[in-house]
Amino acid sequence: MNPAKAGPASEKTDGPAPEKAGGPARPYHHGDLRRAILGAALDVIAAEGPSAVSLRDLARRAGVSHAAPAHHFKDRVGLLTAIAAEGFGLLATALDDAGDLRDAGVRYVRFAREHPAHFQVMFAPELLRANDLELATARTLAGGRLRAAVSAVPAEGRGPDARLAGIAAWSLAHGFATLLISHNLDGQVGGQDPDEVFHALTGMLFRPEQP
Amino acid sequence: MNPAKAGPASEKTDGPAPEKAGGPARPYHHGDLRRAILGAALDVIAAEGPSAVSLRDLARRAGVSHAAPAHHFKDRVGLLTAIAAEGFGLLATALDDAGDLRDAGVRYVRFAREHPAHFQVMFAPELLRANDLELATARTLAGGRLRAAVSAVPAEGRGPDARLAGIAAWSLAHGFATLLISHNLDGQVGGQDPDEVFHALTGMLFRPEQP
DNA sequence: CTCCACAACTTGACACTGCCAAGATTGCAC
DNA sequence: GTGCAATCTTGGCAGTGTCAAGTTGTGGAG
Repeated sequence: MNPAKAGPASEKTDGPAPEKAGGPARPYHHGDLRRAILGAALDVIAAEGPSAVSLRDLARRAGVSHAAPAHHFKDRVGLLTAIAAEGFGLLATALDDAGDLRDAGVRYVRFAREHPAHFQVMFAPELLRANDLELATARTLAGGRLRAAVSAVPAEGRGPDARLAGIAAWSLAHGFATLLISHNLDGQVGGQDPDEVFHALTGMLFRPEQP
Repeated sequence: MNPAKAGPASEKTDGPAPEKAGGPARPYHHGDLRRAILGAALDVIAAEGPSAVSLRDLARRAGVSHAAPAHHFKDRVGLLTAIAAEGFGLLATALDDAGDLRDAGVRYVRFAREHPAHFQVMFAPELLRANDLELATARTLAGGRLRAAVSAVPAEGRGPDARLAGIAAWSLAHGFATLLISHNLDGQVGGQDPDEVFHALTGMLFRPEQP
């Protein structure tokens, strides 16, 4: 993305990492290159956003040749799609044993905070292969967990329209999470625990009566 | 961004657009290249996201040489920063004569829907020059409008903590807007008017008593 | 009216990128 | 062991951002 990132003379050229002198020669087979590439990509995305990921850079970090990642992910979109699918899977398990809707919301926000790279990619459809099967199933799974949490709220608490209540809850959690990880609330939240702040926020939704 | 976008043989090479045969020769000075580049960039972002903007592609669309945009925006980050600054300016004027907080929220969402490209870039800090002056002032202006709308709500309606109420309102509007323009609510909202849906959503926040 | 400084734009180059095709190496089933 | 498929490497092409140096047009001072 940024050709002159490291100044006029870049540190490394292409090719598999030269290996520090004397070190054991890197084996031909990496062992778990797929995981290594994913991990490196998540680091980059968390630090500089999805547009900063470069397959060649990830290959360098993993110490393999520039075309090796393609064998596991096909192309850049394939890599990001795999990350999104993994993210929806992680989100689904995070919501797995949520108590009530409030708890699910807190978990949603915590997920975004603990997996900001996944979160960013999951909701950036223009970066993903829309018709990917793994992605679709993982997304459906997570969506089901969310819907279950909403429908568990008694009708007198959330109003007559369950669909509207779901949109409201999702919007609040998603908006808070998004603003949080994009550092747009740094001034407002300060040093407070984001979980507690969001917990307080949820107290303003679905209030049938005053104390 | 995508080298093989148009298949093996790309339609145009570099250089200023060849000009259809017989047409008047393009003048050396474009006239309003800055605006032309901005417009083309907004089109691309709305259609394919910020990571799809290419300075060279924008230059081709405007019919100028590949380095012409740099004279107006310095670099890619400069272009996106200009878009974000313009966006915050537009948002500020959109919120200018908002009635109450509810109205401000509806305007916020409408802004996102009418200027999706601006909106995406405004809240993607890793794409922007953080210390840009124009951006900072425009953002401050828009932020002030938002804060004013929140503080106009009477205390018995929003609870004791105005700061929390502001975060809640912003999160709800921002989350709804974000999910909307990323087409994550296409299934839920259906053909309904998003303005009305969001208006209904706001009815679930800050309810001191039941009817 | 002339001339000149400056702004707008062009040309050329370099390092980087994704992706494709073809070859090399390795582990594993049989 | 042998063959095969998965994994990884090498090489190359077209596209990209950005820098440096040149060219063209414009507006204002004299």
